[in-house]
Amino acid sequence: MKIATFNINGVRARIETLTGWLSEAQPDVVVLQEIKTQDEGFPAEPIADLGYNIETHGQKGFNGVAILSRYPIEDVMRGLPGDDTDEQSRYIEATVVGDRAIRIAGLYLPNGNPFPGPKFDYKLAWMERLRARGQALLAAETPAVMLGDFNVIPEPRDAAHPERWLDDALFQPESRASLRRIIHDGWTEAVRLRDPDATRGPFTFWDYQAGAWQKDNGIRIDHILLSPQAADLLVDLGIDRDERAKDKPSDHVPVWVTLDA
DNA sequence: ATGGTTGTCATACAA
Repeated sequence: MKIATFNINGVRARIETLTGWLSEAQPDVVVLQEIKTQDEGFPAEPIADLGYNIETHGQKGFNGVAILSRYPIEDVMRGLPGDDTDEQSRYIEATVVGDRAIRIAGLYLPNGNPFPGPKFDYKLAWMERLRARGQALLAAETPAVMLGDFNVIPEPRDAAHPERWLDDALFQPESRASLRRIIHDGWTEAVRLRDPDATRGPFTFWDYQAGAWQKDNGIRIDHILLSPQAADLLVDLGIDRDERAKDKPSDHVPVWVTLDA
């Protein structure tokens, strides 16, 4: 089962970017972030035509997440638990049933800029809620995958120019420590397994501005966390870096794992 | 210090 995350940066504006990648990469399950549409505006037909079931958690104008799956989607949960007043659509969780059932948590973690300020406070509070939800998923002792745009640069080597991010919410010590706490509860960070000793990169995001892609001025902020039972099924992983060079790209590229499931 | 880009919605805001 190939499971991917893709911050599409507007699914209506980039539907052909998405369907082109789906046709080429053939993922079984995809979590999308920044669909930037309400549920009723989601361009379901061209995606369903490629064989995907669709569950969305949309929002007008900003944010919005979705799950696409070639397998049946069951027990959908919309919104991150822990704050009834939170109206931002940044979390969707569901079970996909292939050879085995896998719990999928698709997330769009708050950016948190400008730092400091209320948006950064919201980011840290959201991360504490995510940690609690992650602990519940781990306690189930079943295969679970928590993946998406985490908006956190884990380490200096995850940025081409880490010194430029020192004042940014994505690279604050508090953000990084919070992500470490989540992972240390028992998750396996999949992408870093490929080259554990890399001194720079790989990256998953390149800003549209100032020729960041051409200069390979990227950061790694899209992550895939595996529960122990999911990590035991890990077969392969990758970053579809080439998508960033195509027409009308998102500023993020897809990141994926293959599980024996 | 500023401008550099993009999507959405309506002229800024979020990223």
